[in-house]
Amino acid sequence: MKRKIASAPTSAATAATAAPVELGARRQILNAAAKLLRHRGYEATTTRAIATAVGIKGGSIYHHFPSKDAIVGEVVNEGVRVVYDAVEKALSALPAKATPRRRLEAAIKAHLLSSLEHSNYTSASIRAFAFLPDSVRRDCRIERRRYEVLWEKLVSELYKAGLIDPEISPDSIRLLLLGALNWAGEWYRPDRMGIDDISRDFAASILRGK
Amino acid sequence: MKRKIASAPTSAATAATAAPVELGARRQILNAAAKLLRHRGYEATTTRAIATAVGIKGGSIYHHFPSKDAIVGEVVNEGVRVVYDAVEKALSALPAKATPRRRLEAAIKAHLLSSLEHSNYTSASIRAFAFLPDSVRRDCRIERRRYEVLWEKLVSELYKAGLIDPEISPDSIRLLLLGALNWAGEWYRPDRMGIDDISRDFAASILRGK
DNA sequence: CCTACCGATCGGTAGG
DNA sequence: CCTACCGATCGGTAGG
Repeated sequence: MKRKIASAPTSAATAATAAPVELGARRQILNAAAKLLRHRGYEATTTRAIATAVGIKGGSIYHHFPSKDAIVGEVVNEGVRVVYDAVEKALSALPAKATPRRRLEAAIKAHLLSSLEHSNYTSASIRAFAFLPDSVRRDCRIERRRYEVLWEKLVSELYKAGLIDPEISPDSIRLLLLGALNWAGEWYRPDRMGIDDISRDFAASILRGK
Repeated sequence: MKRKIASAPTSAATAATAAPVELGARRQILNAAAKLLRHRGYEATTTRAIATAVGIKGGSIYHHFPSKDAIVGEVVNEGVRVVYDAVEKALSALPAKATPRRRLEAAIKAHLLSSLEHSNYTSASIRAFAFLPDSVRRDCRIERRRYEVLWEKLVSELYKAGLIDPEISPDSIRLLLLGALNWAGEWYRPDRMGIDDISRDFAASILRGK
C-alpha cells in the first residue's frame, strides 16, 4: 500500500495542528533510509529504493538532498545522537541515590532498547557503520566520541564503588560492554530472552560479588 | 606490483616441490576475496576487483568459480572453520590440569588472534556476514552452530568450576563474550593494547572473585 | 516532483 | 585465460 509523499508543512504551527501527524518529505526520506541501512547495508540502500519506499520517483530524492551520502550521513549521525539521548535520559531519570549497579543496568537497557526496538537510526548507525565511505564516517566522529565519554564516566563510577577489580583496565570493561551491546543486533530476537533480562545479566556479569 | 596468476599445480606433488610455494589460482582468488570482504564488505567485493587483485581479467574468474556468491560462500565458511580450529587447537594445547580461567583466556586469545591478525577469512566472515545474501548465510549455519557449541561447553566449564554467578544465564555469558570478541575488529589497533592484555582483561571481567 | 537521460559499473556469458 | 559483449542498475542531472 503506497501513498504519495505529503508536501512538507509550511510552518511548525501547521505541523502541530495536522491531525494524524504528517511527516515532512525530508523526514520520510530519512526514515526510509534508516530502515534500509539497518536491514540491507550501505550499497543496497539505493536512492531509488529510498524513493520507492516513500512513494516518489528516483530523481526526486535530489530535490530534498544533494546526494545519497548526505542522507546516509544524516541518518548515521542521528542514530548516535538518539542512543546518546536515550542513555542520558535513562540515567537522569533514576533517583539520586540509585546504586552504580542500577545505573549500569539502566544504561545497558537504554542502549539495547534504542538499537533493537525503538530506533532504525540507532541500529543503522551501528550495523552499517563498518563499510560506510570514509567521508560519512568522519562526519560523526564527534558524536561517537561524545557517546564514548558518557560510558567512560559510567565505567569510572563502577571502579570508584569497588564493583570492578582495579587490575582490569577501564578501557577493557568499556570495550567489552559496548562491543557486546553493539553486536546484540546480530542475535536478538524479541521472542527469546527479554531486554530486561539481558540487561540484568550483562550488568551482573562484569560486577563482582555484591 | 602485479603478477599474472600462476597456473594451478597439476598435482599435489608439483605443489609440494615448488620452491616458493605457488598458490593455485582458486586459492589466490579466495585470498583476494577474503581481503576485500574484510575491508570493504559484500557489495564492494566485485568480481572485477577480485580479478584485478590476482592479475587476471574480470571474465576469467568464471573459469574457476560459477558465481560471485560461490566465492563469497567459500570464504565465509572457511572463516568460521579457521577460527573454530584455532580455538580448538589452543585449548587442546593446554596441559590437562589447566584451570578453567586459563582455558577461557586461551580461547579468547585464539579467537582474537584469528580474527584480528591471522586470517582475512575469519574477519571477513565476522564483519561482512550481516548483509550477505540469505543463500550465502544459510550455507554456513552448520559451521557457525558448531562454533557456538564449542563456546557453550567452555562456558559450562566455568559454571561447574563456580567461576560465574549461577543466577546469570549461560546464554547471556556466551553472547556477551562472543559479541565483544566479534566487535573487536571495529576498534582494535595493533599499536594500542595487545591481544594478550585484552584476553586477560576480558576473561577476568566475567569471572568472579579469586 | 516527474520524465528522460548520462556515463559508469555490475554479475555473468559466448566463443575462442 | 582473454576479448567483447549482454541486460540491469547505479548515483546523479537537465529541463520542465
